[in-house]
Amino acid sequence: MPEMPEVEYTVRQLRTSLVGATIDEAMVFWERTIGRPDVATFRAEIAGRHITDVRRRGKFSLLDLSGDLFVAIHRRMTGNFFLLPSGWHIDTHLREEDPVAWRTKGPSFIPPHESDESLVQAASLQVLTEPVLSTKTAHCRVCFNLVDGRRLLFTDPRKFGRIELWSRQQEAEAFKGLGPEPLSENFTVAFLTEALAKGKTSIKQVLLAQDIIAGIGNIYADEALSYAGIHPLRRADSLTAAEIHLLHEGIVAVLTTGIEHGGTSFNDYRDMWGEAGDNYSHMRVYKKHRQPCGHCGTLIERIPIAQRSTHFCPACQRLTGE
DNA sequence: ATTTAGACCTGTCAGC
DNA sequence: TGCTGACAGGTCTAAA
Repeated sequence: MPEMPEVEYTVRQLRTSLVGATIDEAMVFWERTIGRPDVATFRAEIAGRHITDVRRRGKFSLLDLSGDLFVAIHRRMTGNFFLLPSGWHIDTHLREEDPVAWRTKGPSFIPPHESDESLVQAASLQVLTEPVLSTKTAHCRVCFNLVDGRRLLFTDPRKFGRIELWSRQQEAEAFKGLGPEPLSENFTVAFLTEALAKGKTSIKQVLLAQDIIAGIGNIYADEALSYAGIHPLRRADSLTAAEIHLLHEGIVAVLTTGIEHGGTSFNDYRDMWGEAGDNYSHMRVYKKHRQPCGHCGTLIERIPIAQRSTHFCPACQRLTGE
């Protein structure tokens, strides 16, 4: 679900709120979410650590911890962070009452009592009425309790997300499968030209390959190709120099505007406060099949490429001829 | 050596 | 209104 812009936007929010905080403990409600090392070691190692920075690499969110460790979180399709103010209580009674429902739903969170002074803090943080909050805290798989009483929730309905613990010495190993950051100075037209020259497959598949460029997913691949007027089925090594130049420009443009608009939300993506991003209103083709192209009026098409839905304008993005 | 279908999971929405 | 099936921001791996 989240691609680079969604991850980057949330990471920036988390950085302003979490740097300097101390983790008391992690509560794990779905064990497979912890991908490395085992759950017991993970919990033992992070307890008591300070969060020294929050960063991003590709689609990974990184929590740097004291003691030269870092937590790498991949949100996959439906993973989200939610920062719960202090004073809220965690309710796990479902674990005993209905173990089957517990496995999918996880714990629920209940507001502080009116006598609790931390209610004042919670109230100052907008929108935290119980019915609204219950949707934002649903499907909690891992809950990081901070020493100051706040909780960082990792919610993930589909359970595809993964959380790993690494030492800083292992950082190269942790990200060995990732290509350059598309918004860094390493991502040049020359680099893209060289990478595409090796691509025997469709340009759409190459854009999705994290070992070539890190962070582009299904939305921004379609949007970048639309920007450049390139058909998604074009062989990567067939693009002209002019097309590569436009594509490079398109990748940078759609990712940058995606971040500026707080990311793209359909069903699942939410920021740290559980709010949707509004980038969808700025998009050209993604999920707009059977709607007219904003440029020429031709109906946008949707076709599968490598089992991913792919959206494009058949008039603006031609496969053959000029 | 590459492609591709299947697996991992749950929720939502279009269409009959 | 109710059921069924298609589909979902991702990535790994077994099978072809």
